Amino acid sequence: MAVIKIENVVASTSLGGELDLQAIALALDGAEYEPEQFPGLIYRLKEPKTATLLFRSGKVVCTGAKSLEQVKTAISKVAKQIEAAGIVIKGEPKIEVQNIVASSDLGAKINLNAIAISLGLEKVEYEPEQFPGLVYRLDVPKVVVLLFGSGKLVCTGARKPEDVEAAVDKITEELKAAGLLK
Amino acid sequence: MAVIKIENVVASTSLGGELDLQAIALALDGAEYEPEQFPGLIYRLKEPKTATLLFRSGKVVCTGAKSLEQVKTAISKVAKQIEAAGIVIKGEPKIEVQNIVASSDLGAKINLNAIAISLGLEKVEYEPEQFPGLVYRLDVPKVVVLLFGSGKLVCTGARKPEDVEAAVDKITEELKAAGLLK
DNA sequence: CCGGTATTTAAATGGGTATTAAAATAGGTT
DNA sequence: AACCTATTTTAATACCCATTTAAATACCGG
Repeated sequence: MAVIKIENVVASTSLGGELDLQAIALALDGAEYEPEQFPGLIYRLKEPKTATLLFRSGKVVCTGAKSLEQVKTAISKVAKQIEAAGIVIKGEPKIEVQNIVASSDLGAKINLNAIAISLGLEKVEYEPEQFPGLVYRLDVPKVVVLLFGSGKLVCTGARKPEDVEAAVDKITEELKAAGLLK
Repeated sequence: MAVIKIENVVASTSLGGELDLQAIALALDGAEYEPEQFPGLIYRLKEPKTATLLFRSGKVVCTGAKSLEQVKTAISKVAKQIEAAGIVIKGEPKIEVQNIVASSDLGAKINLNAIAISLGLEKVEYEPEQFPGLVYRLDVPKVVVLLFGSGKLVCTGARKPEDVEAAVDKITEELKAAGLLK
């Protein structure tokens, strides 16, 4: 079984009501808010190391966490800091994981040109001049895997850690069956 | 019967004689006049929210009104302001509605691809890559209707509110007869 | 050798593109 | 002479861009 490392979890939620981003920008140290560049306010935490995007609607996006636990901690901290600044927010609704990015290693070098041909052109994109990785789109689980010649890979688009596990298992099986791995 | 909302009325008239647009540009606060960009002077009213175009010939175009009533009010206000600035104008001739833009809702989602085929290619244009709406040109009344997948529509080119009503009724009937609505 | 390019994913939200009709008029191109 | 551009307004909606995060790795310039 390949070791899988979750590298980034993107999640969204809502603080319940409208937010005065201008006021929050002044209250939170280090907050970045340039509405003509991007409508969201960007606020980074050192621990857990994350970047949270706050929107006028009260919707929130948290990126950079390594687990759902870190996402919860980060959003709680940000909410607490906003309230400490005297800005009222309602209780936070459920947090939805929108994307999980993970990395793994197949354990051996692989031939991307051979893989591109055997996996079929419909689900594979491989243009080494443009990007060194081979892009492989799986339907089940619905994720995208970037395969590299080193045997290392990146899985993105997953909503649950199990999706990553399933994708890596599936690819490992397919490559072994085609004699392209091991 | 579908609810129809008139969104924009474009009308034209004449103030009777030649106008010194340069002088009017100075007299009317907020007036925009850049002859090398466009020959007309642009003047906006907050109430009714409209944009009136004044030309050297004395011809006038009023856009943005939601009714013929608003068009009359807007043109009267503009004429009064010009006269208040000491610029003489003759009595205004009749106002002609040139275009009415309206929106409505068929009440249910529709399949634009199926509609494009059944209504016939001569009067229909549908290129979702270019624009999400289907363009349907009616001969009677002579208007153009933009149909969207949501069932909402935009009718433009009408000269009377009754044209909009007739067009929406006609389209509703055609789609129902073809089993593409309801 | 370091930083930046390239790619993929997802959410949030503004702004922009696209289309349609109509009038007015001054300029340019066939 | 007949078009075309310019501008104003307005709805509908799908797409684009903007930003944030992270990994993998080949290539670029300084």
